[in-house]
Amino acid sequence: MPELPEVETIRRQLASRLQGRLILEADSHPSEKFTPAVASIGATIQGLSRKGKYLIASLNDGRELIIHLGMTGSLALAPQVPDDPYIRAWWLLDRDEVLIYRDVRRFGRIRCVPAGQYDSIPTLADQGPDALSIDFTPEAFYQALRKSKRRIPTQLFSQKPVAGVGNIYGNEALWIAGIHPAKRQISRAAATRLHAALVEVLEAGLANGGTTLRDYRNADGDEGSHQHALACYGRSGQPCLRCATPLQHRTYDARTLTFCPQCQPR
DNA sequence: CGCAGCGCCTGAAGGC
DNA sequence: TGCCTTCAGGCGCTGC
Repeated sequence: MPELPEVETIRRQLASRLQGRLILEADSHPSEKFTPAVASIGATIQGLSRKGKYLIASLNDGRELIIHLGMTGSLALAPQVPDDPYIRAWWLLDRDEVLIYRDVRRFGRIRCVPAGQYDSIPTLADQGPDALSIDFTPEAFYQALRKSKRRIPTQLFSQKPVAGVGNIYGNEALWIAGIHPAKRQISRAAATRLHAALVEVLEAGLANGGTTLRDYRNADGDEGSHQHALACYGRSGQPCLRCATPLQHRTYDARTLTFCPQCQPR
């Protein structure tokens, strides 16, 4: 499930290879989630940026091609379109190369909009500062968390206090910061710890090329390695790496959270 | 306006 | 062995 480190890994791999490329042809799965891919035909890609989990290709006609990878999405460059039923969109570029968008579960989506006009993409329009940007500060994070009475993990996953965090890195950061996932309000000190923990785990995930539990592959088709560094996510029942108490898991707001009942008191 | 609940999707895993 | 059920979860949408 691509979160910030996975999306950024893909962005770094593709940015220079897509810059200046002309989109000659495109096609997509018939779902409206993906058909906007064809709207980019005839444009030239000027650059590839990222906001949270969204990839944004700026086009030379004043628009942006926006790609979200959902749970199982991946992007790759290939000489031709592979024979693969899970390819949901492709863009034929100049110099005989095809950008391939593969998404088994179709949770991803593609849009083509005037640059910066994100009203049809509310999660992008309303999202907070990217977790690895200078705008993500402890004080702003604390103030954003104070605005809502929802559980802290639910707020994180809303992308509003900070953009780019999903279940894996959210679980890890809550464990590092010692914050129970059922909490709805946390102190300024706890928010500061969580801020630092988020930056730490996201940077570590990026350094490891992302987390591959099952589907995730980078733009070269390779797996990440951060799954070997996870201390909390997916380790329910196993001993906490700090205190050896067995980790527990519970569902909050339809999301499974793993935590240490000792290190993350309610 | 905030938010709870549901739907979208498919493959893997577990139960019988 | 094989069928059925459950689960995973990011995000959009609906309705309270």
